[in-house]
Formats: sequence, C-alpha cells, structure tokens
Amino acid sequence: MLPDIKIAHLRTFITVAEYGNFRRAANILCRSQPAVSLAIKQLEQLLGADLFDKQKQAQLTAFGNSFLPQAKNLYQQYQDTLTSALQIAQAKTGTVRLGVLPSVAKHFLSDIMRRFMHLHPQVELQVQDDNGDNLRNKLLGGHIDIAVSSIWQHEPDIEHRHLCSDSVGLVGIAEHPCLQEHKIDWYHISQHRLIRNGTTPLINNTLAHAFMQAPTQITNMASLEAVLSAGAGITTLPWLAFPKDNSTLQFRVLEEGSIQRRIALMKAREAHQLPATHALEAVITSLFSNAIESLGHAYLSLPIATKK
Amino acid sequence: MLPDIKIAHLRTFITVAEYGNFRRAANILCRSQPAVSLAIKQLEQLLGADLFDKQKQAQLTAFGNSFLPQAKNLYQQYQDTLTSALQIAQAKTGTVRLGVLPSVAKHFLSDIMRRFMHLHPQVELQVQDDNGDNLRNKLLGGHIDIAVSSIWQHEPDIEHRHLCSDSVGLVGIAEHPCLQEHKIDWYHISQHRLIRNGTTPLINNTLAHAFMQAPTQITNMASLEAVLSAGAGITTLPWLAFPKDNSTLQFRVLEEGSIQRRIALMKAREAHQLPATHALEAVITSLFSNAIESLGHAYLSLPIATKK
DNA sequence: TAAAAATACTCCATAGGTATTTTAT
DNA sequence: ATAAAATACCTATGGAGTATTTTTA
Repeated sequence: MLPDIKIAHLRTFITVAEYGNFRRAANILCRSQPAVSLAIKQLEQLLGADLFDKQKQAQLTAFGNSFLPQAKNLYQQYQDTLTSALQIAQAKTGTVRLGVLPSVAKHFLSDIMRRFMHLHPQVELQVQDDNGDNLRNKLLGGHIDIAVSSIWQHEPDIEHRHLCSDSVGLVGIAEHPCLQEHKIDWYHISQHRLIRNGTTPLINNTLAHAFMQAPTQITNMASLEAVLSAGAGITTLPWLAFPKDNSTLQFRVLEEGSIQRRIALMKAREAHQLPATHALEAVITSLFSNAIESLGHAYLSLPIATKK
Repeated sequence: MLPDIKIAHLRTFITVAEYGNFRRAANILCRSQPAVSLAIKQLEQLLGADLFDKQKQAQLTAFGNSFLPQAKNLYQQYQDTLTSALQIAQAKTGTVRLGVLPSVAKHFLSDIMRRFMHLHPQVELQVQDDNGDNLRNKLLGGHIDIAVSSIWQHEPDIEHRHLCSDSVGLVGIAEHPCLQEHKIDWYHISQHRLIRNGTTPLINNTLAHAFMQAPTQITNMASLEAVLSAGAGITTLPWLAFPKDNSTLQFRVLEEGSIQRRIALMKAREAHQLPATHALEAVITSLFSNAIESLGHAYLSLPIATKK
C-alpha cells in the first residue's frame, strides 16, 4: 500500500528545493514557515528518507536530488491534465457538430456562430446544413451533436426544445392566379402546376396535401426560385425559407396560424454532450429567446412551450 | 489558479467509473457510500462539469468519459513515481559504488556482498579494489560512494569510521635470517634485499622506515609472493594482506602492537548518500562488529574507538 | 418495491496558524 | 548576532461517519 502522499506535498517540496529556503518557499506558497517545515517533515516520513540535510539548511540530500525531477514531472502532468480537463469542462476547447436547416442557416447561423465563437474561441464548430429528415438520421447516427431542425413527429430517441415557429405559405409570382384569390381555393389549386420541395412533407395531413403528389420536385432553392420566378408553378414554403429578397415572388399564408412549422433544438436522448455542446445549446436558446423580436413577424412566433 | 483537486478525488472517480456503482466503489475504497458521493460531487464542482449523469445512476457523461483516461494516466504516473521513490528510499533499488583494499576484499568482500545482496537484491553493487591512495582520490572525485580502506592521515574532506586494525609484519620465507632473530634488528635489516609494495607507506615514520627507500618495488601480490617464496627478499605486509595459504612464507610482527594499520569505512564528507549507500554502510559496520571474532587473531583487533 | 444515490447532521483528524525555542551562518 | 528552521500548542476546516430521505430501475 502506497503512503498517502498528496499533491500539496509535492508542490511544497518542489518549491522549497527550487528556492533553497523554507521561508521564501512559504511566502510563495502563501503558507507560514512552520507549515512548510511540517509538510516536508511529513513527506520525508512518508517516503522513509530525508529530502533535506538536517545539518545544512535547505540543502537537498542525494535522495532529495534524485526525487526532485520525478516530483517535478508528476506535478507537471498533474497541472497539464487538470488544465486540459478544465478547458474542456469550461467549453474552452473541444468540438461541436451542429446541424441546421438551410432556412435556419440563412437567418440565424451567422449570429449563432458569431456569438458562440466569441464566447468559446477555442472550440471547433462544425456546421452542416441539411433537410430535416437527414438531420434526424445524422443525430441518431451520432454524426452531429445537436440540430436546429423542424419537428414532424415525436421521436422517442430525440429530445427537442422548441425555439420558434413559422407559418407555411403558398409561394409563387405575385401575378399567379392562386395568389390573387381572397381565400385560397384548395379544390382548384390542384389545377395548377404544383412543385414539391424539401419542405413539402410539412403540409402532409393538411388541406394543402395535394402538393405531396405534385409531379415536379425541386429541392435546390436556387433552382426552385428560378422556376417560380418564371411563373412556371407554385409551391409551399415555410416563412423562413421564403426568399424575401426576390421581389417577383410572393408569400401567402395558407390559412392563418393553421399550418405552422415548429423549429426546435434537438439532440439524441442517449448521447451525453460535452460541455462545449451544452454551451452551444445555451447560445442558441438564448439567441432565439432574445433576438427573435428583431426578426419578429406575423409569420414567425416565439416558443409556445419550453420542454425541459 | 488551478482548483485544489486531490489524488483522492481521482482515485475515487476512477473507482466509481470502473465499477459503475457508488456503493461497490465505496467498499473497494474502504469508505462509506456518502463519502464517495460527496467526493464525486466536489470533484465535479471543482472541474465545473458533471462527470456522472444525475438521471441515470453512475453513468459517465461525455465529459466524464473524456476525463477518465486522463485521470487514469495521471494516477498511474502518481503510483509509478511514488513506487520508484519508495524503492530508492528503502534502498530496494539504486546503485552503490564501493571501493576496497585488496586485502580487505580477500577477507571480507564475499561476506559483505552476500549479506548486502541478500538484504537489497535490487540494488546494483559496483565494487572496485585499489590501494589506499587511489581509493582516497576516487572518493574525493566522487567516483565511489564509500570505501573500506586504511587511514594514514586525517583528511578534512573524508569522514571515517574505524572498523578494525591489523598489525604490520615482516614477511619472507621462514628460513630468512631476519625472521630467525629473536628480536628484529632494524639496524642490520637494511643489509638484506628489501622489497617495497603498495602497503609500504604504512610503515613510514616507524622503525621500519628503511623499506621506504628499498630499490625494488613490487605492487602485484602474486609477483610479490613468487619473489618472496624464492627467498629473494623480504617485505612488510599488514596481517590481512599476508598470504596465509602460502606455507613457505612467514609473518612476524615488527614490534607487537606498535605498527598497526587502521582500516576504516570512509566517505566524502560532502556527498550525501542515497539510502542504498547507507544500507551498505550499515551492513559493513555490523559485519565488522559481529564477524571479526570468527576471524579473530592476535594480529587483528576490533574497533578501538568509534567515530560518530 | 427494492436498491442505489443524495441529503442532513455530527464528529474528529489534521492542516494551518501564532508564539517560541533551537540551530546554523 | 542574526536569520532560519524546528518545536509546541491551539484553532478551524473539511473529510468521514451514521441516520434518513429521495430517486431510479
């Protein structure tokens, strides 16, 4: 059984050896001189051999000399290990893999990244954007740590915290007949060329389900925008995905409040996150609860309920 | 400033992590379960992050997982360092360099080595035999740690502890005229062929000083023995150096009790010895104080005085 | 419901302080 | 003679215990 030699013993020994003086060492260590004497005496007893020559003040014995480099090494590793652990614990270092929806990326990613990188400059932040389905799979497969994505069904293995909701609307050129109507006529809408896109599953089981069977599917947003701008069809998009800078296109909510996309922060229920991940989580939630007002809009709403 | 994380914290954490159970870990550590809980809680607080999932009993968090190997490493080095230091402190390991006179080697070295190697099997014991002058220089030069040698003058830088004394005598074939006389005739002795050897300086400043100017010097004992056996001269030797197994040679004390060689255990006053060296010292002194009787002889005496 | 972990509290060992004596330069 | 270290003695912190409640499987 090894004797109970503590880190404090080593620190004291190293300091006395380095300064060659008990009193000065005591000052450095913020201890009284007798405390240092006692600590050394105890260490010597635990080791079973003198470290300092009792005749000559604060002079190392041969054994002391042979122990000093060993003690220094050990103390160095102690410091290194703890420093690194603290860095990770305080999210000063590590890696976080974040998945986001393109529409979320467009509006919030730069803010999220700026804020997070400011608070945790040493943490590597890996971001990938993808559609909700793929984000879900990546989360379950452990390829990303957290995701800001849309919910369409409750997954038992995924925990989510609601961040905001946006309304799904009909999108097409302003002149398109469907957008002229006072009230959207779901019956006649299927007469027009409907275009599916990556967000279409959102309107499954709604009045707008006709889009689910649309023969044309365009997942790339730039392509979709071009096709729509040419007046070649209509589609549905959640408000955040709507290209607001395109003046030829118009957004019209399907039925006020009825069809909403819920955006949440998600993580695999199983996986335990490194502190860096928690830190990112905190940044995202705080950003959403504070900054949404500035982006505030009828078609965008703050969290309705916050899941623990 | 690093938080005051102790070795005990690491040991507790590692044990709980390994056994996946606070209670069992407490048993292993010979602590109560609350003590273990508290220690972990404190460690978590000092690190600033949870190590175990509070929901699931004794399950590591991601951070805990990343800290575990680091903690293990550090604890391993702690154990290794202390084990090695304790080995050295307890003279279980290390190296001792011993210098001895050939005559001492002949009578005592095998006993010294047997006893020391039995008590400290892991310690490397380097032995070199040489004459008193060279041993002195090697001691001062730090090339040997201790020596069993003869004293001929008090050196300020060498500490010595008397071990035994032996008488110096005239050595030659039994038939040699000088050995026939009832009382040695120092005046006529210089008429014969005198031979110097490595031990001759011992008789400087004595009645036998004539040997100091002898034209023939033979330092090698085998050669000396051959020359003496051929009746080609006489020499002086201390009793322990006298080849007792050579029946043709005879030893005769110069003047009973008057010319004595003092054999002492010597070490450089400055140099601090490793515990292994102290252990060898102890073996030698105890061996001399116990075992001399068995070798007892009129020409060999136990310590007269013991210098601190 | 049974086992495991957390909490509440009490106590004692020890690390640390101050005052003083002893030892080394 | 003076500074440094050791010793003596006292105090307070915190580590460890038992008893108990709360939580998890």
